[in-house]
Order: sequence, then structure tokens, then C-alpha cells
Amino acid sequence: MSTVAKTAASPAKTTGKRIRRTAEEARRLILDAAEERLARQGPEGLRLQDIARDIGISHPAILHHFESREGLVRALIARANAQLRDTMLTALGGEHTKADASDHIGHVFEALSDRGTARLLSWLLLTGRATEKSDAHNVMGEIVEALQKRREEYAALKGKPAPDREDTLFMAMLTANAAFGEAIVGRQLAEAVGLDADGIKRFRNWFAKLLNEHWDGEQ
Amino acid sequence: MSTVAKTAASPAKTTGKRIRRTAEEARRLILDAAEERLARQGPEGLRLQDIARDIGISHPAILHHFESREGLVRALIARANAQLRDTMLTALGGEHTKADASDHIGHVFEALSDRGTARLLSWLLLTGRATEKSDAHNVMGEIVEALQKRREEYAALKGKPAPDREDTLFMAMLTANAAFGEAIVGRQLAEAVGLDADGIKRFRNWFAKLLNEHWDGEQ
DNA sequence: TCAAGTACTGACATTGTTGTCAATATAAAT
DNA sequence: ATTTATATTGACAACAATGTCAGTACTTGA
Repeated sequence: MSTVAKTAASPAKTTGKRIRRTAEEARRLILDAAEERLARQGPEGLRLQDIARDIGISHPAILHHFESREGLVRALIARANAQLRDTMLTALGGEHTKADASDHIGHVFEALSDRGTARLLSWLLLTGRATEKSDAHNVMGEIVEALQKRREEYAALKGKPAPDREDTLFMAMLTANAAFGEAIVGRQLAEAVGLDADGIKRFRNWFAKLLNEHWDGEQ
Repeated sequence: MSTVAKTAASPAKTTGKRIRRTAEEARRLILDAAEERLARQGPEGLRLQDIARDIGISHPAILHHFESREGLVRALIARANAQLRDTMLTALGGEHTKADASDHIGHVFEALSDRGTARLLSWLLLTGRATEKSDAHNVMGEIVEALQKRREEYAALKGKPAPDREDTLFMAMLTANAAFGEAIVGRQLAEAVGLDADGIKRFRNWFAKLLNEHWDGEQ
């Protein structure tokens, strides 16, 4: 039992092997690990000690980089939002002169559902975080804007009247809702009705076709 | 400082005022409080002590009725599923001879989104619970079944060919996904684009119309 | 080579939460 | 009234999670 009795901080002579990263690297590593745990185990899997163990550091290191657990969560939010925004806008900004919604739908679902982003954001919303004005607000607005512009181009090309702005907004909302919904209940639902991965793909295409028809019919 | 030192369990003579409910009543009360907290504060608001305080009991009482926290959660799942199933099936089973999807859509969104059910179920799904075979599985199956039957009736009435079963399934999936999505991100999204309560209603109607058109057009 | 800045660590403090237990009060049955 | 069953409670145990801190080791710049 060795009554060591390290009365007043006996430093215990550590070995000396230690990995030291740049602050940025460390932050990225930690965020990745946190995201992974969140995706796999849900909200309750976000424990500093676990995350730390995952990447082989001590949990105070996380506190060092993010101040507090709350800080880590906020950083997660910020990154998820940024990633989402990028993916979506670059997808919409590409040079498709054809107005095929299935491309967009595919991208949206991919960005939100297939990757864990939607689950992450959902959790954050469910916990009442992410109520900042600057977060989701702008993203959605920008996307609707981009979509509307595209529809107007398309309409002009066909010599039809410009589409209703609210209609565009609703299309975007439906897509967003559906993608979020699918990210959460999709797998369970698909399983429940005996849909395999290919069936899910068929569903997405079906949805895209539905929107396409509406797109064409409306203008 | 009164060194009372109640060495070996000195019963402390309690006053004697105590509310005693039937087990069933107590369980219901607890579940209601839990659901409320879950809806208001999210997953992390589900603490036995808080729930107990909300309804003026001690937290061991909850343990007494549900064995453990896990038990409480499972009971929540079960009840939410049952409620959802009832609402949906009675809504679909009503005697609408007209095939107006907006009724259904309204019911679905109401059952899932307006009430906190979807948020609750989402959280349960996100935490990796509710993977039981018997839960969501049957519900979704039954609903699709009911919908398909209705479509077939409608088709027969119009002398058209019976609709594709997978098409019905996809309509149901889209609705479910959209409703779940709206329950989670709906408010934020609506706020982001400046939609008020009336706008949300318009969105739902728009969606119903979209489905109705598809319903009619497909057959 | 020395100094300064800082990423990182182990040990500990603190707090909060679930769960246990013996004791108590209350409703129902006899 | 007495007994029986059980809903309920206060006190405590056990544990887990965040956060603090002094000290250590690595990197960079002079």
C-alpha cells in the first residue's frame, strides 16, 4: 500500500512523452471526436472524459481549449452551421443551367441526413440552444434567395411569369423539414416498412420528382 | 449547532399530512410532468428530482413506480407511441368519403408537431432508445395500410387503376418526415424567414395541396 | 542556450443525480 | 378495530461529471 502521502503536491516525475499540438489542431481534433460521440450515442454521450479518452488526452485539455463544456457545445453548433451553409450554398451555386430539383434534393439530404449534421443540429435545437439570431437565420434566408433567383431565371427562359416567392419558400421549407425528419426518423421508418438502402434512394428520387413537377407546373 | 447526532435512525416524527394516490394515478401524474419537462427543457431536463418537485412528491416515489430512470423513459416511449397511434388511426379511420389529404395532413401535423409528441419521440430516437421491434414498426405499417385502402376505394370510385403501393408508402413517409422535421426545426425555420403562425398554416395547406394534386394526378 | 509562452497533465474539490433503505402514513379488507 | 398492503418519505450511499490548480514539457524566438 505504500503510504506515499504526497502531502503538498509531489509532482510524481512524469515520463516526459507528450504530444503537443497547435491550438487549432487540438480544437479540431476535439470537435471531431465530440461530433462522432454525439452521432453515435446521442446527447448523453457528450462527456468530456469520454471524448478525451477517445483521442488520448486528458479532459482538462478540453476545458483548456473551450473554457467549459458549454463552450464546446457552442463551438459544435458554430461549426455545424458553417459546414451546412457551405455545402448547401455551393451545391445551389453550381452551374446547372437545368432546373432539376433532384440534384438539389440529393445535396440537401446528403448534407443534412447522411452526414450527422442534422442529428447534431436537431439535438442542439431540442436542448433549446442555437437560438442565436445569427445562426440558422441567415443560412435559410440565403438559400431561399438563391433558389428564387434560379426559378426566376428558369421562368424567364421559358417566357413564363416569375414564380411566387412564397411558393419557393415553401418548397425550401418542405425540403428542409423532410431532410431533418429523415435524418431522425428515417432509418426507423424505413426499417418499419421494410425499405432497404435502395428503397430510400427511390424515395428521395420520388420526392425530387414531386418537387420537379410542382416546379414546372407552377410557373 | 445542536449536535443532534441521530445515531441510528431516529425517525424524526413526521407531521402526518401525505397525499396518497392510486398507483395508476401517480404514474399518470409523473408521466405528465416528465413529458412537460421534456418538452420545455429538452433531454437534459429530465431529472427525477425536478419532476418530483414539479408535482410535489419526493423523487424516490418515482423510483417506486418506475423502478429506475430508464423505466420512466421506457414508459414515456410506450405512452407516446400509443397516443400517436390512436390519434393517427382514428383520424384516418373517420368517415371521410372524400379523399382530401389536407384533413389527414392537418391531423398528422397536429398529432406530431403541435403537441410535443414528435419532439419527445425524436429525442428518444436520438438517444438510441426506441429500437424495439414492436414500437414504431406496427404503427407505420398500419397507417400505410389504411391509406392504401382509402386510395384504392377512391380509385375504384373513379374507375381508375389501383395506385402503386410504394407511391402510397412514399406519401406517408414524406408526410411523417416533414411533420417530424417541422416539429424540430419548424419554429426556428419559420422565424428565420419571417413566417408567423398564419404563414405556418399556409405552409401546411400548401403541402396538403401538393399531396392532393399528386394523389389525383397519379391515379 | 536561455527565456517566455502555452498545451497539457494528475490530483483534487465540488456538485448534482440516481438509487437504497428503513420507517411512516394511508386506504382497503376482514 | 385490527390487519394487510403499499404509496410515500427523509436520510444516506455511491457514483459520475465538470471544473480548478499547481506544476510539467514542448515549441518558438532571441
